[in-house]
Amino acid sequence: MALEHAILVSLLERPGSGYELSRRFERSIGYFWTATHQQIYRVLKRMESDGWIDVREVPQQARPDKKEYSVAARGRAALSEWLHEPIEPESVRHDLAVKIRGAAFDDPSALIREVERHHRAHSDRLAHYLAGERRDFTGPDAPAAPDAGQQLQHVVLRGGIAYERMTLDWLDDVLATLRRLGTAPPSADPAP
Amino acid sequence: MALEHAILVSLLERPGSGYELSRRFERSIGYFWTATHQQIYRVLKRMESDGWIDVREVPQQARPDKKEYSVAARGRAALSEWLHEPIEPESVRHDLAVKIRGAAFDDPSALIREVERHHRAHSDRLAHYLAGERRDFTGPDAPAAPDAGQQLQHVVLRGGIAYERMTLDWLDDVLATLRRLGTAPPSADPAP
DNA sequence: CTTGTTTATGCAACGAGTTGCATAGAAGGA
DNA sequence: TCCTTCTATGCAACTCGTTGCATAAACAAG
Repeated sequence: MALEHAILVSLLERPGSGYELSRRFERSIGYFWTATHQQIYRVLKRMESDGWIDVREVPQQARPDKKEYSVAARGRAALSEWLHEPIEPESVRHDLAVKIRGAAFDDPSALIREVERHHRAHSDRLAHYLAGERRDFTGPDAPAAPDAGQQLQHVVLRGGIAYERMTLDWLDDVLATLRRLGTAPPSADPAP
Repeated sequence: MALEHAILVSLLERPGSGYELSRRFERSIGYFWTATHQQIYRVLKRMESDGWIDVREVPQQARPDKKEYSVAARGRAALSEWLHEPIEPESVRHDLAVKIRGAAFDDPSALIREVERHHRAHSDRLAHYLAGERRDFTGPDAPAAPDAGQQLQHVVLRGGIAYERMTLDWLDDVLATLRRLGTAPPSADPAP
């Protein structure tokens, strides 16, 4: 399980409340690890009772109080231990690929709109990543001499950018294939 | 949930037993959807009681009997329905990315071996995909006029190949970054 | 003849992750 | 004034997925 560790990394980069963490999981660290606020609150509670993180009640004006979490020594140790143990290269779960293979037993051209929708979503994500890269790493306001943390964040973001670009190219390939099948007569037997 | 649908697609491509399905999920359809045999047997049972699939007891010599499943009309309908409803573009879960960002708070050069291991694993996978592509689609024994099903399987496989190539390039980038940080003094504060 | 491997199926328990719902104060708009 | 949105936290129930274990027949190796 890596949600604990993702939270540790995020809290080391900057302490924050469960709510703030759930916002970060909608961007930044959320680009490669998703979590809902429910999960985050539950895990935070466990991490606190395990002594991985410390809590500080922060009264606020004009909004509800919050609990600000920060990483304790035991949490740092747990992260370090995890960093040193090997993990399995992750396997992908791509339901769109299942749909594409399934289209052989249905109408392939009916999938075109769906694939176009995915294309737009990935295109938006790419634009979003590129804007973030310009803002934090390559733009005029970016640090001239980035520290280790910034360089590592940047290389992870470059991974996200590469992923989206690859995906967009592939979706173009998928669209071309589906359109080719749409103009030719279907050879796989459709539903009886 | 898409495991049901992945199983439907696989059974439409060729009927088979739970055991055979679990083998297919180690290759082919397993390239983009993973499942253990436990999960498969449980879901098959549910699908059967829902009338999505039919069973046929097949006695075998020299090995235990098996239950061969094939897709029933209701299963075909369920697949068709699923194909026509939109799905969310999937979000990635990349624990290696969490580790890389976490390395800022540990020793970045300690991650090099781990990243190299992932590089080898993805390199093996790419070779495996390319061999499959040559065997089934681009080699001399491949069909000269592939049908819709084969063309769709091929475009999915091309996606896998593109993913592995992109990942290998990115891992090279990661390794270069980690090595650069290893030779320079660390600027993020390490564990106290 | 025992041990290990392959085919083949399954239960039980747990942990991870999702969905629906609930609460509550303050701000801002219709 | 009411309705919605934002911040902030949480419970309960459920589904999904993993891990460990168990069974059983046949074959191959030692």
